[in-house]
Parts: sequence; structure tokens; C-alpha cells
Amino acid sequence: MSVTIKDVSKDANVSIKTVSRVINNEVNVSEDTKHKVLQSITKLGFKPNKNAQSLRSKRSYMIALLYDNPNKHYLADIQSGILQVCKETGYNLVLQECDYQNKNLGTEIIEFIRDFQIDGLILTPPLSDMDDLLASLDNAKVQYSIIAPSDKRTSSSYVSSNDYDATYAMTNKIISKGHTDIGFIKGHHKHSASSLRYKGFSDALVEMNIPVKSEWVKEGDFSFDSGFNAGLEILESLLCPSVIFASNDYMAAGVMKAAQMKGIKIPSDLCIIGFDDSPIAEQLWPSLSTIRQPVEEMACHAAKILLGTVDGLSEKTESKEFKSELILRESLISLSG
Amino acid sequence: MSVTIKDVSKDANVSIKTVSRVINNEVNVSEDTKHKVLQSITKLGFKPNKNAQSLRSKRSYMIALLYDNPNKHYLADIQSGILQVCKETGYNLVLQECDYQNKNLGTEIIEFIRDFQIDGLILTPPLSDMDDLLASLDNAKVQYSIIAPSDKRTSSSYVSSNDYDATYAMTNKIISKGHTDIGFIKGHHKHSASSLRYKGFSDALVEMNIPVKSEWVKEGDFSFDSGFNAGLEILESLLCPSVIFASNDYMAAGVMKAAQMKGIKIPSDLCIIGFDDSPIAEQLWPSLSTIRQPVEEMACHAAKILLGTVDGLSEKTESKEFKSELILRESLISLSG
DNA sequence: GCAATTGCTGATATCGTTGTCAAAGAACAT
DNA sequence: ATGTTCTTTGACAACGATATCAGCAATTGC
Repeated sequence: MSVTIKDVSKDANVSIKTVSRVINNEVNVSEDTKHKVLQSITKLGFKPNKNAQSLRSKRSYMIALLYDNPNKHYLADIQSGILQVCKETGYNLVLQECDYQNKNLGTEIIEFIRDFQIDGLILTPPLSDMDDLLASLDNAKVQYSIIAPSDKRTSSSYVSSNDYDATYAMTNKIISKGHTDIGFIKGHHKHSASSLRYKGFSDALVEMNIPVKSEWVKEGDFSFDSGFNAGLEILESLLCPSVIFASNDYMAAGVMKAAQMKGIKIPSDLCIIGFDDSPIAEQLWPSLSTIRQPVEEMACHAAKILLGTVDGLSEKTESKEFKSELILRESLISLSG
Repeated sequence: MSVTIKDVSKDANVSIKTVSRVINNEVNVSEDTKHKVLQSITKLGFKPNKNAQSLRSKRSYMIALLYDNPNKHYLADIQSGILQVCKETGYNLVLQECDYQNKNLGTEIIEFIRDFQIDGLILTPPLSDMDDLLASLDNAKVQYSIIAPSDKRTSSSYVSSNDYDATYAMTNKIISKGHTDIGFIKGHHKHSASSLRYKGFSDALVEMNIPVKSEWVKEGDFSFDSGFNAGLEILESLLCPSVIFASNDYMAAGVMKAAQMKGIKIPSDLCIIGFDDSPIAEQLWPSLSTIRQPVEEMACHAAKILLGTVDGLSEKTESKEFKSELILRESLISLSG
């Protein structure tokens, strides 16, 4: 039926082991035989049987993406980044939703890996910051790469973004437009990005000698609703800020809706800033000033890192910090009068 | 290292073949031995090695989701529906992005299935309507189930929604609010839902003796931008409609932005209707009246259908049409004056 | 010149399951 | 008692790859 390594070995007049050597790019194969074998392979259209390979070599050629993240756009971007790399390397991606509050998460993940012989993991926030989880993975000698951890640990490979610098820069930009009354909505406290983003914001204020007003700082969870509620609370203060900076675009959209419902004009009465440059940022009116992160590229890189350690064939890839970009749109204007 | 069928057979004092029989629920195993084996299995925590099973039995325990759809929320919903079923049944989901314009799509898909020994496919629009593709899959005896095909073919299993009835009902609802000047934005012409939705709309108008004005009917492609542009065009007509019905929420959001940029007040000057009940529908201000489709449930059902035919263990599941629900929100009001 | 090392190759065992086939015993018909 | 059928079971081959190890020739070291 399907052509096997045996057929190739017969055609090329070598042993099956030699064919195996060629497929796996092993050393100590003469150029001559290698060429001969490769020719037979293309001639017969041979493709190694993944299951047989996996069975014998204990590798599944599958990596898994672990997530506990309600933001579907974010996940979709992550996925397509990883899938690009998978396609090139012949690996497969398996999706696994987790519950970060699950006490047995570590054990369950390790069991999952063992059952399916998953070759490696990619972790997304908030899982990327769960030190005990990472520790048990290390302990079980599981290969993984993490996306956007809070501190750049040296032990594991990661891709990160410069959340702190980006919010710091955006806050300076806001201040440069004449604003001093600035509210902030934090993200989910379990996500490392939340504290980094808040720190970038508050450091920038403090450095310009602008006090951080606690009644203008609320905590959300990255969802539209939490942004909406936080926005309502801030806008019901006696004194309203002239800018609200939300830790992501969905919360910013929530603020915008809250403001519009209260008849507050954007951006003349209130400027709104988001983070992530989600599609919604451009779809709102007025469109949202925000910070663009190369999420897809980051995921792509994370996959390369993982496959670099998992698969001898792929070249080694290093941890990397990606730079964000300020996107200035209609929702931020200079303070009038 | 890991416990195998051999260990179980020793522990239960039977042959490995008998253990295999028990795992696979084969007939002709006495209750006694079956019980004994099952006990050993739980005692030792045995789990069959998927790769060995696949290698021997020619089944991969993997199904693939094929898509060519830019709507990430839609895809994410589909995915999570399928993943639920996969989790229960121990199958794995592989993602495969396709290009519906690719001439060799059929051949490539069949090759993909052969290489990875994929057990079955789930097709989403617009792939679900490509008759030649389905024909070649049939021809290659590939198992698949399709989500939302335009016509309910009897040959293949499908899940569908009542797009026609839903738009028809919504259009009647609009008319009942006193509107007669109604614009419509069609979806991507390759998606079967597009024509169904348009037909539901125009049939409802015609039945109420309201002519369909061609300058108020535009074609989009389900993207925000296409909705935005179509909205601009319609709103630049000499006479503007009092309602614009878009074939999905993203296009409706585009229309809303276009209207707001032109200073048109929603819903007092213009009502807007969407389709799908995407998250954005609730996040806009004013919030969007729309039609909710149980996408996740549909995907779940599609997966059950597929695994019912692929896997003898799962119970057989039938094709099914899912009902949509009208969601009335702020963006539709009665015609004043 | 001889031993030791290196480079290349192949025979064969092996991974953990399922498939084939035959044997043993029970049940039933003759 | 004998033959036939049915149920239950196990020994062993097979799936298609990689791993081990040994063999042989060519090169190197002394």
C-alpha cells in the first residue's frame, strides 16, 4: 500500500538502517550513498510513518499549547504563529486548555505528556508565571518554552515583550500632550503583564512629579465587562481624569462604552488608551490609541525555541525580548485649554 | 518505565491478546477474565500506547479541523466545541488551514490525511460547500462531517443552522417596528450562509410588498472593513435607509463606525442589525441587535457525528439543524414619526 | 609493519500494540 | 460415542520505524 523504508532500501540497494540514517541526518553516511538514498526517496515518494517513528524513538512529533486565557484573538494569534513553525518542521500542534486554579495542574499536565508522548510544551500567560508549575515541569524533565513571563528567568527559554517600557513610553506620550489627570485600569492580577504595565505607568508619573491618584486606579481582569465596570467607577468620581489608560484594548473598549453611555465625549472630554492593538482598537469610534505587540511573531519564536531544544534537526534558537510599538489613533488628543 | 500491555497480562495472568481484547471492547471475552483484566489495568494504571495502537491498527486517534476563515472568534468557538468532544473520547485535534482557491486542495488534503493517518475531518465554511472537494473526499473514502453547508445533502453528515429562517424572522421584526427603508450587506459570496441570509431578508420584504432597493444592497466579505466601506456607500446615497442589516456583526460594526464618523446618530437616525452575536455586538455602543447561533454546540455535534462514524465505540449521531435566536438590543428601535 | 582508530555499512532485535490462526473446552446434534 | 459448532483463549507474526552492535575497509600512530 504505502511505501516504507524497506522499499526505499531495496530500491537504493542499501540496508534499511542506512535509509534511516539518511532520513535522520545522521553523520557517517558517505555522500554517495546519501545521494542514492535521497533519490530513491523522492522517486518513490517515501514519507516516514510518524507512528512507527514515535513508537521506536519515544518522540511523538507533537507539541502542545497550554492556555487558560479567555482572549480568543490573542490565542488565535499565538496559534497561527506556532502553526507556521509546525508546518515547516512537520510537527503537530495539540491544544490543551488548563485551569490555572487547578491544584493538580502540574501532575495532570505531566500525565498528559506521558500519555501522548508530547515532545514539548508552549506555555502562555498566566501559566507562564506559575513558578511551582514550571518547577514540576523542570523536575519531570519536560521541555517547554514560555511566552511572556514576568521576570526573565535564566533557567527556561522564553519570549517576552517589553511591557514595562511600552507603558512607560505611552504614559510619557500622554503627559507630553498636556494631561496630568490620568486613570489606570490594571489587568488580571495573576498575569505578570498586569504589574509590569502598571509599574511602567506609575513610574512614568512619579518621574514627572505627578501623583498617582488611587481612586483613579482600578483593577480589572482583561475582560470587556471588567473594563466597563472600572470605567463606570472612575467616571463616577467627583473629579474625572482626562485620560484613562486600560491595560488592554477590551477593557479600554469597556471604558469607552461606559463613557458613551454617560454622554461623555471621546476624545474631547476623555481620552482612552488601550494595550495590544487588538482588532477592536481600530473598529471602535473613535479608534483606540494602543500599543502593538507582535504576538504572532512571539509565538513563532517560542515554537522555534522549543523545537530547537526538542529536535536535533532544527537550529537552536535563543530567548528573545520583542519590542512593542505605540499606535496613536483618534482616542488620544492634546489637552485643550 | 511505563506500564505496557505485557505487564497487565502478567498481572492478570492472561495473554496479551486477551488484554487487547478487553481494551478494545471485543466480544467473546468471559465476564470473569474481563473483570480480572480491568482490575489489573486500574491497579497498574495502564494506558495503551497510542503510537503502537496507531501503527498496528492504522488509526491515528486524530481528527483534523480544516478551515479557511478569517473570523477568529468563530474559529475559536468551533475549536472549543470540538475539543470538548475530543477530551471525552481521547481523540486529538489537529488544525489545518487551507486555501479554498487552491486548485489542488483535494489532493493535498488527501495526502495530508494519508501522511498523518488522520481518522477524519471536520469542514467549516466555505470548504463545506465545495462540492468537488467533498466529492474527492468521498472518492478517497475519507470520513468527514461538515459544519453549515448550504444545502442539506443527504450523502454526508452535517450540522447546519437555519440562516434563512433567522434572517427572515429578523426582517419581519424590523418591519414590525415600522421600518420600510432597509439596507442589506451581503457576506462573502463563497459562503453559503451569505445567499441564505440574503434570501431570508429579501423574501421577507417581498412578502410584505416592500421593494428591495438595489442601491441599498451591497456585498461585503464578512470583514469589518468591507462592512465599513459598504456602510459608507449606502450612507452616501441620496436617500438613506432607516435600517441597515449586515450579514454578520463585524460588518455591522463597520457600518456603525461609518455612520458615527458621518455624525449619524444610532439608533435614532439609523438602526443597525448584525448576525452571529459575536462578543463585539454587546461591546459596541449602542449595542447591536443580532442573531445568535450556537456555534460551539454545532461544532460539538459535528465532532460527535464524525467520531460516531470513525470510532466504533462512540455512539452514532445524526445530522442536525440548530435553531438561531433573535437578540434584540439597543441598535434597533421603532421608527419615530 | 602491526596495532589502534576511524568511517561507513548492514543484520537483527526492539518499541507496544493488534491481527491471524489454531487449539482447547463446552455445548449440542446425531 | 462421535462429529460439529461455538466460545474463549493464547502463541506468534506483523506494523514501520530506530537502536545496538558487529564487521570490514581505510586511515592513523608508533
